[in-house]
Amino acid sequence: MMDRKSAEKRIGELKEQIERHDRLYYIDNNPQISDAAYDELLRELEEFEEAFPDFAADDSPTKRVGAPPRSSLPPARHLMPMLSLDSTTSADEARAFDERLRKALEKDRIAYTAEPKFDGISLELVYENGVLTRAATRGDGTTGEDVTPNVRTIRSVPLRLSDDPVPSLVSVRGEAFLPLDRFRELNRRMTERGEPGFANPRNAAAGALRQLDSRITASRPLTFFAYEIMKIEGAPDPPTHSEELDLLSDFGFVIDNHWKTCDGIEEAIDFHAVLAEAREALPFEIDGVVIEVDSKRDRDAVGARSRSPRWALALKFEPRREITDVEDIAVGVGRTGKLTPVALLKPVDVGGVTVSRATLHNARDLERKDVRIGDRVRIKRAGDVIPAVIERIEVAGQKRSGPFSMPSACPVCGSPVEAEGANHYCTGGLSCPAQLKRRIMHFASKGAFDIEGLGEKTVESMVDLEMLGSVADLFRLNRDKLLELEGFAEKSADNLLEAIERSKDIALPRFVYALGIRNVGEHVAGLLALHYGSLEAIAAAPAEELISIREIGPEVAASVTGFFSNERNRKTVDDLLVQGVAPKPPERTAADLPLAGKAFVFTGALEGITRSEAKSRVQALGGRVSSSVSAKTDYVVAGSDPGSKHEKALRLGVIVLSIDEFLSLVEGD
DNA sequence: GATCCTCGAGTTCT
DNA sequence: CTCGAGGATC
Repeated sequence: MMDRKSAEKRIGELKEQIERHDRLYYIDNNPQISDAAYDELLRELEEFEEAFPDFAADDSPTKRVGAPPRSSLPPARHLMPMLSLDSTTSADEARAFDERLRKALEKDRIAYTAEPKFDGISLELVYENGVLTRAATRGDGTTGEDVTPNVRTIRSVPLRLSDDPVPSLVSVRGEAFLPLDRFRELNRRMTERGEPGFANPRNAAAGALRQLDSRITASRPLTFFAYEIMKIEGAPDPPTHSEELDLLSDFGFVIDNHWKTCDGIEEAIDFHAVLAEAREALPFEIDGVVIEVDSKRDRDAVGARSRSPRWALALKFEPRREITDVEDIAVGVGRTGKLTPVALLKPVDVGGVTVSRATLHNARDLERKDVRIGDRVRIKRAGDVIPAVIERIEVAGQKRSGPFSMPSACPVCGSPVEAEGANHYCTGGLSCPAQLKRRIMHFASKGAFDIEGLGEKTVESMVDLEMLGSVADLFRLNRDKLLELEGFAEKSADNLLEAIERSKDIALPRFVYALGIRNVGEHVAGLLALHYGSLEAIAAAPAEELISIREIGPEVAASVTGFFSNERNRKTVDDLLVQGVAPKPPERTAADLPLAGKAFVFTGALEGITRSEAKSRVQALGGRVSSSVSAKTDYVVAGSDPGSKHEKALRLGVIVLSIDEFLSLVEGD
């Protein structure tokens, strides 16, 4: 073997050649050597790196062939949140979007970029000093899954950026997908082997990316289009999106060249129409057009809502529609007892997926669409995912069945049904097996107790065998009982018991959410936990007090007090605590506290509260109490017969609170 | 009182 | 994802 020095040199040469051919092949679409010759280069590099492992850098093309399996995909927090896009299928809504922006920016006309909305898997790629160091899926927008080894196998993802100067840090967003011909080819190979194959390219791409063994990813020919720089350091940030796309291209990314700058919204809408025509002929799947304000400055000026930027809109194509027959209408019972009519359809293929059920929401919706058993209907998959009945189709000469009406007794437990607005509810409460099952599933769900291994099937049979009569019974399960269940062997029984045991140690917000109080989801549960700090305090809170919390109104307050005034609910909660469930009060950082950084001064005789009590209330909420008034004082609390501090406060323009105002401040939020 | 925004709850199929 | 409605804001 050669010496280190010449090995290093040869490795450098090989890397350079391979990268050049990657570029020619994937980016310039102009291959200059045969696949065999390319493989030969790659093999030689591999041999050298094996012999001299310290030269095998992160950006080596050999990393593209895949790394050995990992046990699970680790979470990866994004450098910048990956927001989703507001979307519509209507050109008029796009015009309204434009009008809002023109108003906000005080412009007659806005320059947009319009580009295809790729139907693949959105990724964040992070390059440090020009080298790809991390790739993550979108996940919930804040945290995704680390798929770096898998993404390294994608040939159109540069492992090293090619432009000078290279930024010290750059985060790039783009879409990984499987080109249609590759998808068909993959499915053909899979069916030949007797495997089922993928329903659509998107699923195939997701499957390939989420492989634990990146060698499998390497065998699936994914492609990547970059379309956004989310963060850049150590190099100038392009002032417009068009220039950003050019820069991405200079870095060595593949940019789909269908994008267009548009002078005003009408050009963007025209572009949408053009692409809708061209769609079928494209070598990859798209589901609409993304319209974005081109100028970064204007983007910053209009900002973002919590989940999506205000400066972008996805103008989607009309979803695929299919026609089928309603074979029956079933009624389901939800966690809250709500009855939901569901159309059972003659199975039909909608955009690659077989659909056999579609929700009809409620009695009003059903009536409006006038869907009856035996009718012919047009359906779509909303957002290309969830099936929905669009309308009924008149069939000439068909004799229709009678109008469907909601049952007057619960289809599961037979309890009387109550109408409430557009909805119908089963009055059986937790005596209704359907409600109990749903409640338990909610209790064990991810945002709540997060009990792994407790799926729908398991809960169903547990309730049917009367092993569970309440959520608290979960903590009374034992090995012997579990082994009675069909399909439960010792291993899975032990795993489940361990998951249940582990879940006892739970944060208060999750605990409150798990209770399944009507109108109390994750968000409100968090508010309650933060405000009261303990389960007892929440349970004892009167409605008037709850209403004083920001974002909690009379409806939510009534749901909370209603829940805790119910004897059965109280018993269940007590039972949970007896079983060793220990909700942990949230740890608040000082900055989270409502009165963080606020300075208080008391003056005069405080009625209804002692000074020390008042002081500790303020401190408990993160505020400070001092004895003299200055410009830095935020509030002066004036009791009866206030003295000079009150006057000084007025002079300095400090807010003066009466005792009542103060009390509602420290009790409210 | 109207309007905007966000949350809750229910939804399908693999 | 989508609907409906609760809550905040003007």
